[in-house]
Amino acid sequence: MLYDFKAIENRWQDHWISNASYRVAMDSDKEKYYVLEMFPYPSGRIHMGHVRNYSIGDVVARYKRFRGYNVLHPMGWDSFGLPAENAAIKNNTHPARWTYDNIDYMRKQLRQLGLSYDWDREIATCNPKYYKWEQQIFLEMYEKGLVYQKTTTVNWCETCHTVLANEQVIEGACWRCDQLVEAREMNGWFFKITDYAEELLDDLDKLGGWPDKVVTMQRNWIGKSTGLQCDFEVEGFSKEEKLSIFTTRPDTIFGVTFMSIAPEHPLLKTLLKDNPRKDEIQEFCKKIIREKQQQSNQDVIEKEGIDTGCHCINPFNGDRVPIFVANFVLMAYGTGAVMAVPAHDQRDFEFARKYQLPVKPVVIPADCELDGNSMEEASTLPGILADSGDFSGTDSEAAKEKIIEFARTKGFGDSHITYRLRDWGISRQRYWGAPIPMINCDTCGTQPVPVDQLPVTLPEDRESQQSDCAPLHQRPQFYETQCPQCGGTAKRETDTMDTFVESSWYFARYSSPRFTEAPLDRKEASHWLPVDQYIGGVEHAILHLLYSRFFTKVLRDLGYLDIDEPFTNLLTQGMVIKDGSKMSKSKGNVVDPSDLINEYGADTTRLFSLFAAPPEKDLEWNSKGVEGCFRFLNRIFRFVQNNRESIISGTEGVGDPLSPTERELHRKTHQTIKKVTGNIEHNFHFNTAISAVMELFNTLSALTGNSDKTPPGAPVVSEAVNTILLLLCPMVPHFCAELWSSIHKGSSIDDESWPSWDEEAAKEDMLTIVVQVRGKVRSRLQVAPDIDNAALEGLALQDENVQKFIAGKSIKKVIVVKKKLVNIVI
RNA sequence: GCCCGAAUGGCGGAACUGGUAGACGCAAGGGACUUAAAAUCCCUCGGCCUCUGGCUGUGCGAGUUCGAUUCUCGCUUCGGGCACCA
Repeated sequence: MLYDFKAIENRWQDHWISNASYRVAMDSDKEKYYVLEMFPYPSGRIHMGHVRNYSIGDVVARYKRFRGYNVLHPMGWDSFGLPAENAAIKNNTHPARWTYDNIDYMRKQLRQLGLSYDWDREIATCNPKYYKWEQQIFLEMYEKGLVYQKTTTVNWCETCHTVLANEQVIEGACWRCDQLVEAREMNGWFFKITDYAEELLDDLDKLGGWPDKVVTMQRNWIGKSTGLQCDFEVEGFSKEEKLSIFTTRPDTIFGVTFMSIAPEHPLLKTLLKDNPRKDEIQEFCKKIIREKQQQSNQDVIEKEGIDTGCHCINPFNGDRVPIFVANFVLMAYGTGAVMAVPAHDQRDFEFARKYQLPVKPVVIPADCELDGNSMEEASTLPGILADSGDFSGTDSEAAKEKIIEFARTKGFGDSHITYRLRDWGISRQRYWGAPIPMINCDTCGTQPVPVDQLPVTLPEDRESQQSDCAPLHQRPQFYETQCPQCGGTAKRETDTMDTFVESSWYFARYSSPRFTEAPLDRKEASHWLPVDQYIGGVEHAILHLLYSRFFTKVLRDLGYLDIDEPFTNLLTQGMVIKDGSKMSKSKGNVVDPSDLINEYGADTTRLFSLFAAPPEKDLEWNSKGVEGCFRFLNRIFRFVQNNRESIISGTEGVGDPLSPTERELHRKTHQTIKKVTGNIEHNFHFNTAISAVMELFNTLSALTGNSDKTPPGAPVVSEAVNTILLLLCPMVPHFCAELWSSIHKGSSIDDESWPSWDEEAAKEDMLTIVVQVRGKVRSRLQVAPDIDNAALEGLALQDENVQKFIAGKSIKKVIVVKKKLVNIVI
């Protein structure tokens, strides 16, 4: 009988589905374990990246089940998003139709992989039964002041025809289509993620189970800076019309020689009111704003500015300094105005040299003299303050605090924290997303949709046309409504929510996916969350993972969750690479998982994706390697076929006494259990786990096929075979279930528990001790494990090969490392 | 520019807290079986040399150590993140 993977895989998949084998419920005496892979966007077909991601997750789920956990392992669909709209236009169909067809197809594909999901918990985020609750969360956030509307400069992607959040702009381009984004002035809805900036930052310390890399990326993204916020009065204007700045270098405040403000700065209007050069300055501002919009984030442009002719007063020393508009000042960071200290900031320095502004050093590093006229670059080192009034002579680090303190007592400044993180803009001018549940009334203003009127559903008769305004804006039957306050005619919000909102809480909804009373069933959520192991691509290091952390904290504060962080452990798996680059249609280097499954079966496909590289590394695709895995499974299959009677007869267990070959196989079996368990527990290095099982099988087949020695008896062989099947079962479940049932009539491998190893059995009879002379290996000794150091040293010195190297030399020292080596130093 | 990672045979990758470098797999070469092929099985497989032995070898250069793929310092290359953040 050949290894008929098709029949085997079909049989077990049917079995698992019809028995709902992996359904879980809360009422269990077993400890819970929640393993989750990032859910897919239903783009049409699964790709190798999915196969890898879900294979890893399935190994974890199956392993934890074997370890006796009550494992929650759900799957669903991140099913709102732009590709559905584009495909609908192209194929003249409806996005919903396209999406649900894709889901049906991809569900089939996932089932072909034999993944152990609780399919009863499947969710699709485009289903009103899901987004209804998202709209409710939105309204509860609105009530709490965590949602607001503003008109501001946003990132616009012309190709996708929508606004993007800052996190969705990658190197100046759209995360989805790579189009360079433009800056646009637009009204939109925002989530106040900045309210949680401090907690999002602090709680990174709790994420010990996350890769450092991801934690660092989030820390940098949040970008906390502490410093001084300080007001400079503007000469000739009232005290209210002052210029407020933020600096992380208050110690350099006596070195201010000019001010730089962003071209969009609101105070500029006031400054220009009666300014004789008003037109010239306004022209300049327009020009640099335009340039900024065109410039890709990549290149640093030449510093440019214009003197406004206005001056402000440094409150510390009364210095009168000119105010410039400068192209490198960002309105979005700090206050949009920067005190310029050219002696100690490189950007200010370049600007000062260009416009011949004074350079005044005030922080003098040790053993150093600074001359403002001859300096060639800014000095950013700490030092002693000079030319700084009463603060002269103070150490610059200490001066920071003292200067802030001074400003506070005088009332013109205080310590301040600034974050790089911006609020999350969630308005999208798209159709295929969750409608934002708000209503605009001319009389009553913006009104939330009453909760009992949720969900606000999408109109189904969408016309397939691209136009400049939001698709829902073209549907009167959608937006025409009554004001919930006054009952008069009003207009619904026609923007939809960013699809990242759906994925920010789906992991929580899995705990009670059919709950009809609220977004979450608190009891279920409390039981299942947090996710113990989350697995997905590193491309979400900031985006999805930051938003999900934010939502978790919000849902906690709304009373739905009792956790601070959603994902205790995170595994970021590497990409699947072929011929040196990521598999993609445009590169023409894609391998379709379905072809592979047809040719070799799901088990081989899974096995290779786990064997070729550790999960966090990129995986180089190699079709020959797949054949190697297929061969391995075939060898095991044949072995079990050919030795079935003996394996069945040996299931009574291993007894004493054992022959030397039996001891060898028995030992290898227990060593392998130990190794595989360690590999999985420690860092999910399935590649080495699989190679260990390969070694065990190699030993088994060598010992049983060797006619020189007496082959091991049935009990030890049986133990080895059972062990191989159990250890491989998380990776190749159909294969192991099939062979298990063929040698254990009427018993299912799923009912077994993970094998444990016997430390005594795993111990080697003899140790190999390396003998080095001056650090170079000269001989190897076979010794009993309990040999003492002195005896070992003696044996080493007597060794024939060693003698050749030490003869006639005096021995300075002999180092003996227990159970490892002897090093003779001459 | 700043902040992280990584670098080991022809290839993917092993090597626990410094202690046998190259496990396991792929590819390659040789052989057995076969009329033949496929499949299967066995052997060889970092480089060099005076080849039952020796020298050398984990990106490069130093250092610490009896001993370094592993630790320290300085580079190089590649990958990732951030990027005028005041």
